[in-house]
Amino acid sequence: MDNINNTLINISNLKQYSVFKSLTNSELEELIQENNCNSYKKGQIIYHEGNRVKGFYCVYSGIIKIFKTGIEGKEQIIRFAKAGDIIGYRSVLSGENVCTSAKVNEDALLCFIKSDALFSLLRKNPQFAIDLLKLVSNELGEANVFITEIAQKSVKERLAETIIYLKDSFGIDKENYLNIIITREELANIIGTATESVIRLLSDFKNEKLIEIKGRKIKLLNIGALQKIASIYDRS
Amino acid sequence: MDNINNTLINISNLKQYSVFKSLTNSELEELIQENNCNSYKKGQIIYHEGNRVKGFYCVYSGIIKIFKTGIEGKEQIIRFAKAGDIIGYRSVLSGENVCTSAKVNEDALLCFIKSDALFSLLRKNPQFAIDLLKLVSNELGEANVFITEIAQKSVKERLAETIIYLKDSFGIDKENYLNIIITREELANIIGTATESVIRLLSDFKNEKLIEIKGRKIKLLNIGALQKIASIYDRS
DNA sequence: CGTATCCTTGAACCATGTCAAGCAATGTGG
DNA sequence: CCACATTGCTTGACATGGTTCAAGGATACG
Repeated sequence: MDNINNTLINISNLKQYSVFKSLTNSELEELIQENNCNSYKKGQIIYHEGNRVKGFYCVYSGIIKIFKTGIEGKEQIIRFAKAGDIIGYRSVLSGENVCTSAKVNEDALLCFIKSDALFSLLRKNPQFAIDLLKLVSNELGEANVFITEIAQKSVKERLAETIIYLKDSFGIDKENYLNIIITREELANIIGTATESVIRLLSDFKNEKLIEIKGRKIKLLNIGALQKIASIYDRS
Repeated sequence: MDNINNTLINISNLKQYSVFKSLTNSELEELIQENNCNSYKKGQIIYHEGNRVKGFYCVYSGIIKIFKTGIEGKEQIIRFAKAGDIIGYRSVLSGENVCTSAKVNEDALLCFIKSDALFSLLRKNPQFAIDLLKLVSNELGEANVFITEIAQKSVKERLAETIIYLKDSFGIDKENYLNIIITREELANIIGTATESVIRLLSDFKNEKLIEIKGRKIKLLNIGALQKIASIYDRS
């Protein structure tokens, strides 16, 4: 147990998440040292596209936005990471400079994992290597779905889909509000459209009684209809 | 050495490619058995989206198109695989049904690799697991670039980029013709646009003396200008 | 050598982007 | 805690890139 900014952190909690589940406590402690865990405030940059990195991070709590910087600095959000997710590991594995940036979206506790520690564990524990392969493969599968949808669906369909994705990733509270605060511009940067288009479509959804909006909080009124608009097909 | 349809196949040739480079000859032979290698004709389906699979393939020769079936059956091409590439491995690793289809674009020799053989080798040879992690991570990085470009660039920019991508993947002959035959519709299905748009833009490029077209063969006249249109940024 | 597939072009339409301008909310520093 | 600055939100008007439909011609392949 360690105490960072009045927040308790217990590294073995991370074992509940899949990629670390085959590790013994001592392997996990070898990988993640408590003094490598730090708190980060909203808006902070964790790493920046193009940087060379010496390791990656595991999210203990909070939400991190992962994005690429595209044409004329426009950000393209690739995904949001939450507790149990690892970020920046792709570049460590591929040996390239980091190809995305990571920014804190909601105050977070992150644990740093050195490349050396990762590779030494991969050599010692083949099941961990297989679990990690599975994680990367899943992410690649999702990226392929994303490519297809951004290429073929309309902005309206993608917005509905994104709302469903946010619900599935972060859940909703008792009042059906999404458990993530996100600006209109960020929604646009997931979908690949203009902020104004998102605003217009959100207010269409509001008029159609699919959602309700209170500032930056989105309340889901008709999830079935949103799914239908998104025309999410079975990914089994 | 084996002889399939008058074509010599030598499995140890595959060792020149990165993902198999750390394997001994006996490990490679354990993974890929000669009698599991077969020839496939243009148009044949290797595997179909949604199928459950018992292994994956290594491309010995030829070109394979990997695509997802999206809205109303429209295909979204994810990538083309060529000699030395492996296909279908993502689903084997993630344990899901296969999330893409694979179709022969140019007559091919493929070697089948059973899931069991893969996992047993992963457990025995950690360096191979690391090499495979690197391969998947690279592909994920490319997918992220693809997402950003399809979301942010115009159809014209993406067409120029795709032509450059095809050049980099398959090369050009002495006359500067691309070493891959591809229909207008397939180009559209990479880019995520309509066939008619590709046709119009190709003839723009022709008028601007950037390319020349002879049926389905594309001759590159001004690679620099194409790269500039694609506004490919440095991915170092 | 005929049939299926692919290519091309024109015309009309519309979904989405862009620009501009004002308002609202949020955050910061004195 | 207020005032100011910054950032985010909204709406309207307009421009346009790209899609769709239709119809005819060209090409490839068994």
